[in-house]
Amino acid sequence: MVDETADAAAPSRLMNTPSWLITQTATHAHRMVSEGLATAEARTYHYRLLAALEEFGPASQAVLGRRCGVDRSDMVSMINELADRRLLERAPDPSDRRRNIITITAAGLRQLRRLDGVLAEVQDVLLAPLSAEERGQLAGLLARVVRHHQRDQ
Amino acid sequence: MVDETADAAAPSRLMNTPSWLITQTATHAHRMVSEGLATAEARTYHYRLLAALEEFGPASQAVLGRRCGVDRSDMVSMINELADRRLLERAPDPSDRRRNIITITAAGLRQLRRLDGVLAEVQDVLLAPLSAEERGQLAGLLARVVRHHQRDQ
DNA sequence: CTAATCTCAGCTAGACTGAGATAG
DNA sequence: CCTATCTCAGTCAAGCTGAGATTA
Repeated sequence: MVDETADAAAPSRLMNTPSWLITQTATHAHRMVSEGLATAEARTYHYRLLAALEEFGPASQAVLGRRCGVDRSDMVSMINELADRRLLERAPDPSDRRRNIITITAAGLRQLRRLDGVLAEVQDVLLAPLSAEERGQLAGLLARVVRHHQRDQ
Repeated sequence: MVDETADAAAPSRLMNTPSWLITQTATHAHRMVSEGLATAEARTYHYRLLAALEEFGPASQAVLGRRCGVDRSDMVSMINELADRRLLERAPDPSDRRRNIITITAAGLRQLRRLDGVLAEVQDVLLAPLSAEERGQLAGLLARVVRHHQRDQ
């Protein structure tokens, strides 16, 4: 007996597995965010870095990477991209010559505000079926999970 | 003023953005699931396919792919892998010769049960900071988001 | 003629590893 | 000697796209 119906009812085993729900939602979220940021010639890593620089001020690449979950290796190319477009500056740290100090520029701040707007819209489309209260609940629960796993690296 | 502290406090812009919390959680989840399944020589796609076959019975590759969000293109290689290990069988559909009918084997069912156990453990580690009630809340909210975006493909 | 299915080849962003050079 | 930082080269699974062959 072959089921010929073409519609996509996901197996209940999956719909009842939190990790699947999370990665599935993340797939949608990631696609929407990427497309949104692309309209502003930006990628997901760019927003993370600009946000960290705006909030905490200049930092080394290593610290920056730890703060927003970007690998040391990927930091190099991301900083290259952003520095080429004058959204941030990379300067050697005189007090520790292994390090570069990364600083956001005025153009970088403007870009950050622009991306804020883009992302706000994306959240709205992504979480359309949820009320404001439910969105808060979801964010709260996820934040606890994220914080928990940040501890053990 | 360069912040020298090496600890990873994520920018509040990120911690308040649902899409970031979701993709971040998904990164952890995906890593844990992959490592867990690897101990049973399986990958994430394998579980999806076996689960769909067990629940809905034999199906074509196209239907199977739609049910568990696997691309038609990736279906081919995944089915190859699982068929090589006799966890499922691929047979031409006599009533529509474009199609293959995929059927789970007894060994496939055994593997599925094994993976169930692995995944249950992973959920527990992933959601460690949440109570049973909160886990249910989280799953419920995510399920609604997933279902909403399944509609528009 | 159009549409669906399976297959193949190849792309991409994101997450990650290993190794080297330099400096603390 | 050991560790941290930055850089480069390259791997990997996952999610895609495009195109061809076959069949409905």
